[in-house]
Amino acid sequence: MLSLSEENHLKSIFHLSLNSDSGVSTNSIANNLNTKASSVTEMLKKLSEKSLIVYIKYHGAQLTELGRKTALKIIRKHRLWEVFLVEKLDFKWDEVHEIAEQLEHIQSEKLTNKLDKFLNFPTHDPHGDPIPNPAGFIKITPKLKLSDLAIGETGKFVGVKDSSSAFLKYLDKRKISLGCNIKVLHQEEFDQSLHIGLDDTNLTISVKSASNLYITKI
Amino acid sequence: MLSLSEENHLKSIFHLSLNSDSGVSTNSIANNLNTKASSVTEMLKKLSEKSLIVYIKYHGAQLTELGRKTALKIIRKHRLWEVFLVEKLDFKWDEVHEIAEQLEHIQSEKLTNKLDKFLNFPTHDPHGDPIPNPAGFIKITPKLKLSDLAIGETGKFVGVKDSSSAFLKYLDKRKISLGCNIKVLHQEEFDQSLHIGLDDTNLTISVKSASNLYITKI
DNA sequence: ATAATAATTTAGGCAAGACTAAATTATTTT
DNA sequence: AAAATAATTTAGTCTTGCCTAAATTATTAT
Repeated sequence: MLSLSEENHLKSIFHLSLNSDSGVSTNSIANNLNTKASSVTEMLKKLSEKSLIVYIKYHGAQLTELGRKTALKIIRKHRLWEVFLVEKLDFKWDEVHEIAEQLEHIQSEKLTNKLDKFLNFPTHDPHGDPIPNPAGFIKITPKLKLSDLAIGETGKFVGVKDSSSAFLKYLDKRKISLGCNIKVLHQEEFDQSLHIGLDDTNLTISVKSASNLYITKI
Repeated sequence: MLSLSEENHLKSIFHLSLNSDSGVSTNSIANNLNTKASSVTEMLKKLSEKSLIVYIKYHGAQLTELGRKTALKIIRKHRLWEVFLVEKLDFKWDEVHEIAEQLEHIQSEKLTNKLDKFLNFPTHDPHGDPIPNPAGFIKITPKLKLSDLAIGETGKFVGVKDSSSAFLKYLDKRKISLGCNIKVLHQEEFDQSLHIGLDDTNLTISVKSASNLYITKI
């Protein structure tokens, strides 16, 4: 049985290791969890003791298979609860993260699986992130960003990279919602901003925004 | 913002003070929370500091109005989640307590109120206990036990006193479920056990069981 | 009313998880 | 390659919440 803090560190290591192949650095974890490097060091020792990570002094941490499964089970709960909050309780997609951060630590496999069933076995959370199966398995698919498309190409909006409340509200305001088709019409020379076409409207978005939108080519 | 332990102590004091008019003793709290008297003493000082209880050394604790409201808001969450677990996720009424013990500490008024709405504003949890309103208000009604009925009288089963899993399963096995009518047919001389009539069957239950069943006279 | 017993509090410790500051190791710059 | 800088770890402290054992206060029995 893991403590709240242990679970949060595992999760953090999982998320950070998606962006880097080698070990996850102490500092990046500290930064991610709003804590200090020295606190992280102690936790890494502890997680290493429990065979959840491989930790080499001064060279960061990597999840073991056990650690990875454990992290993904927590992430599974997080994402299922997010679906619940949006689908059943009518929360907006920018409101659910913090609540799910609490709910993900509730211990009861039976609960998680019954929730899964109640929600009709969703495959993705409200931000387009895939939901791991009960065993903590997930299929990681390489992600294409809107900014990777060439002019004239069309993509289907399937997820966000940065799911901060601010960005989600930005999308809401522009009626860009999960599943919609986006065509890249034109790119400005001077700031690389993109003119895109939605179902019925055209609009301009910054490169930064475009690289926060995951899409699949159509 | 209260800690987990503070919330649990408050809840415990609330529940224990239902059975006694004067202050709740340190020992009874320790016993209730599976902890030691000395630990409780420290917590009582802390809760007193926060104006949640009135604590007089060697004479136990009593909730202040603030403490009472705070306790009832936690209990509201507990009972709403129990309804959710039973009504939506198909848990049995003897399985929900421990999970609700975790869920009751999730912090988000918005969540609680949306859950309430989703459940259609239930008035009672699966064990017949009333659900406080969002402000932490509850109408305490004096409870009648089945064992208080005279021979020949009929009561409607509206709640359980001890909602231990064992007792709830006992009731399930005998098809005694919330809302059913129970008529007291006869009382044995030698052990005070009661012969009772349900919708279509008759059976015998011990005094102990009978005094665990809350009823309203019909 | 006093003695015995029970309940409660105090004192002193311990583990978890966080922190700061100092020491150590890695990395980058020149 | 050495010096400067950055990252990380270690050492030592603090708070919370728990514990045991000893001291104190209440209660009960004689």
